[in-house]
Amino acid sequence: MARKIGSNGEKTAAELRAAAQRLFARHGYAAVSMRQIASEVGVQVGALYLYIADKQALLFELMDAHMTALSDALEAEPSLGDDPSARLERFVRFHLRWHLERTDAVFISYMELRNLEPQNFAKIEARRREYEDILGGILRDGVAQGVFHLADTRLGVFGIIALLNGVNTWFRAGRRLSLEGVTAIYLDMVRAAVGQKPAAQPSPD
Amino acid sequence: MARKIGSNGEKTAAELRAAAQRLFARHGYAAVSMRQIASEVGVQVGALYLYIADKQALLFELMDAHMTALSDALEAEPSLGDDPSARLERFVRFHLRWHLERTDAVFISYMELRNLEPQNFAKIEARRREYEDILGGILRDGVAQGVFHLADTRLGVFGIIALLNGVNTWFRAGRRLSLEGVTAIYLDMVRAAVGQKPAAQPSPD
DNA sequence: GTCTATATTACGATAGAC
DNA sequence: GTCTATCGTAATATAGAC
Repeated sequence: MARKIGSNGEKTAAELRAAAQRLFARHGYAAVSMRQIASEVGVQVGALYLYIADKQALLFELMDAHMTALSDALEAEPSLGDDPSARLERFVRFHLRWHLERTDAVFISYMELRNLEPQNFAKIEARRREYEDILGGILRDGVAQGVFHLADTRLGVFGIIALLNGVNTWFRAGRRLSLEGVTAIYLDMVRAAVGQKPAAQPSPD
Repeated sequence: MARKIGSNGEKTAAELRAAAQRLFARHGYAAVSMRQIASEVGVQVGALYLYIADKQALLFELMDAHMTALSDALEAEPSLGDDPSARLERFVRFHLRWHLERTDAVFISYMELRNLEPQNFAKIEARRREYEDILGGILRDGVAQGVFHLADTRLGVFGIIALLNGVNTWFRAGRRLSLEGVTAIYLDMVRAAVGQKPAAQPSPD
């Protein structure tokens, strides 16, 4: 399509979201001004409002896109049949890889919940519960089949999610541990925490 | 000492910190104005500056007081000798109880780190590392004595702290689970995660 | 599509009266 | 010890020129 020279609509829209994500993650939503974002994008502040209704909508769009992409990505993972151990391993591997590749979006999704207006907050929370309930299903099946030993699967979900998300607070690529190394260690901790017998786990890869 | 009627210095100072802690936890440091705090305290904004140098100092004082109280409280716990299992149990029980009784201060101490100026940030981080290294010592001793089986004690510390801190995101007193009920379940998960043999643990209380 | 300019409101912090 | 009033700055968002 013909576009005016110097007109950069789609590019500006993308850069706006990228800059906002970076700045919100670094300094926090409330501490970042629209002027700062505009400066990062390389336009004046007025130009931003061609692409967003207001600052709140910008935050919500970022978080909503993140949660949607998360659910979509998990659904796109190949299924591993009925074996709870295999499904748990798949979940842990997916969760760690996916979250460690998106540190800014993940950080925002956990830190900025309180800056969402009530309706927006409810939508994001619903998406998160959906995602976490997939893990819940794995744990419940595992307990029912006797391969996991867990006093409370609901707390098991909370515990595992918290354990895994904690990695984002300290992991930096290129240090002592690779993603694979971290994943192996955390897999051991998760399997142990759900009371999976070491004998029941498949040969390590 | 004689104090002018209507003069409320110490009370105002305490209420200022209490209000700031409550509001910072609810809405975030950057989103809370000094005017809001003053309104909660029941004074005009100018009066606040009798008790704090500026807003940043107020945040730092809250976080510093929190971390100092945390270290002091852990040190005041009775020692349990050399047995790593007993020390781990003591740590978990202390950490959960202490953190669940101070949800606002805990929330601030994890969420507002990025709003600290560099010097203040360094001080708070040093205090946190000190505290977490106490758990590190327990894990290292346990591994050395063969009662824990953990591939990486440093990641063990990160994992356990994240697991335990996650409780603050969902626990509410007076619901289905009591503090004691939660603690028992989390103790099981922690013991399992560090690879402690169930046979090695003392009789349940 | 972006700019400049601006309306409106709010911020942190201080000065001086009481 | 607290109040009122204010300084100087910056916020979000919009209007209209180009």
